[in-house]
Amino acid sequence: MEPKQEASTLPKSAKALQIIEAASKLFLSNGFGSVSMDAIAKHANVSKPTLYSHFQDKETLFSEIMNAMCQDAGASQMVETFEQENSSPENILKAIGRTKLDLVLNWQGLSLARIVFAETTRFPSLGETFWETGPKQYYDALEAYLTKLDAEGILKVSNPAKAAMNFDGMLMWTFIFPLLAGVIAMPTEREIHDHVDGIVADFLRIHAP
Amino acid sequence: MEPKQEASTLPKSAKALQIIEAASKLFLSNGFGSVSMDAIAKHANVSKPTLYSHFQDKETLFSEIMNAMCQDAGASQMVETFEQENSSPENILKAIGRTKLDLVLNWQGLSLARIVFAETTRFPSLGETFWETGPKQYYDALEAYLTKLDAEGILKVSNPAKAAMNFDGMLMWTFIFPLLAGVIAMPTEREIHDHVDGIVADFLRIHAP
DNA sequence: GTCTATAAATGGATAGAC
DNA sequence: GTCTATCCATTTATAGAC
Repeated sequence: MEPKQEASTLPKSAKALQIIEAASKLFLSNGFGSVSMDAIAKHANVSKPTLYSHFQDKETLFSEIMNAMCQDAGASQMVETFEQENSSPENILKAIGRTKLDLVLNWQGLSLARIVFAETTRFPSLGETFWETGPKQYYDALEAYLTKLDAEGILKVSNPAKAAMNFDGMLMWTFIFPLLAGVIAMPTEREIHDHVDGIVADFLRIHAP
Repeated sequence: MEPKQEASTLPKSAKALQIIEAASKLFLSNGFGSVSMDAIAKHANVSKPTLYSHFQDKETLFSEIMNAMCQDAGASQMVETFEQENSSPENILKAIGRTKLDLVLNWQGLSLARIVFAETTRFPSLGETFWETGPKQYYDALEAYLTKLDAEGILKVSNPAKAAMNFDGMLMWTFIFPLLAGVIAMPTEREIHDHVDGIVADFLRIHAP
C-alpha cells in the first residue's frame, strides 16, 4: 500500500465518514448506552466488520466523535465579534451575548451538553475537551475584554473572571436550565434578543464606574 | 420478619424498600442505560423474580424511583428560611442563596441533575416532576418575596420572575456548569459563602431603588 | 412470596469467504 | 476492504419448585 497524496486532513475514507455521520446523529439523540453498534452500522449502511475495521470499539468511537464535535462547536465561533473597536461596550456585550446564545440554544448544542454532562464521569476526557475548546475560550476572551474596560475606566470590574462567569450565568440560566429539564420550548429570536438586552443592562448597572 | 403496622405511607414491603434503596444508588451513580436489573437485584440482596414481582419493568422502576427522589429533594427544603421578618433583605437573600447552593452542590444533587437532563427526553415526566417539585417552587417563592420588596419600595424589581431567574443564574452558574462538565472539584463552604455574598451585592446594585 | 434455573433477545466483537 | 454468518457474554423477563 503506497500512501498517495490523498491524506489531507486525516485519511478518512468515505465509509468512515458515513459511520461518523450516522454515529454522531445517534449518539446525540440517544446518548452512549442505548446506542448499539448494530444500529450505527445499519444507519451508516455498512456492515459491522467494516465498522470495527475503522474504529477499535464502541468507547473509542464515542470518544473520538464527541471530542471532535466539541472542538468543532467550540473553535468555530468563539473568536470573533469581540471588540469591533468602533462599537460601544453595550453593543459589544449584546453581540457577545447573542452569539453565545445562538451557539448553544439549538438542538445540537443542547444535545451535546446533555451528553457531556451525563457521560463525563465515564469519559473524563469528554468534559475536559468540551471545556477547553468551548466555554474556557469564551470566558478567557470575555475576561480579557472586561479587564480592558476596567483599565480604561469605562467599567468597574474588580474581578473580571468572576464577572465573566456571572454575565454568562445570567445570560444562559433563564433558558438553558428549563430547556435541559425539558419544560420549555426553544426560545424565539425575539425572546433571545430581549433577554440579552435586559442582561446587558443589568451587567452595566453592576459595573458602573 | 413479620410486617407489623409498618406500612404507613404506602404498602411498601421491606424487600421493596431494599430494592428502592439499591436502585436509587445505582441509577444515581450510573444513569439508566448502564444499570442492569441483575445488578439491582444483587445489590438489594433479592432475586430477580422478587424484583419483578414488585416492579413491572425497568422503565417503570426507574420512573417511580426518580420521580420520588425529585419530590423528596424538592419538598424538603424549599419552603423555609424566606422572610424571617426581623432580618434585612441582604441577609435574607444571602440565606436563600446559601440554602439553594447547599441543596444542589453535593454528590446527590449533581447526580440527580445529570440524570434528569440526560433522560428527560426518554422520560418526559422526569423533567416535569423535577421542575414542579423543585426549581419552580423555589422560583415562585423568590418571585413573591421580590414582589413584596418592590411593593414596599425597598428594591426596584420591575419583573420579579425574571429577576428571580437571573439571581439564581448568577448564583449557580459559576459552580454548576464546570461541575457538570467535570472540570472542577466541589466548592468548599468558604467558597460558597464568599460567592453568595458577591452575588447578593451585585443583585442589590441592579435593583437599588 | 421467594428462590433456582432458564428462556428469548440483544449486545459487542470476530472468523473466514469474496 | 467489505460482507455474511456467527460466537459469546449479557440483558430483560419468566416458568416452575419450595
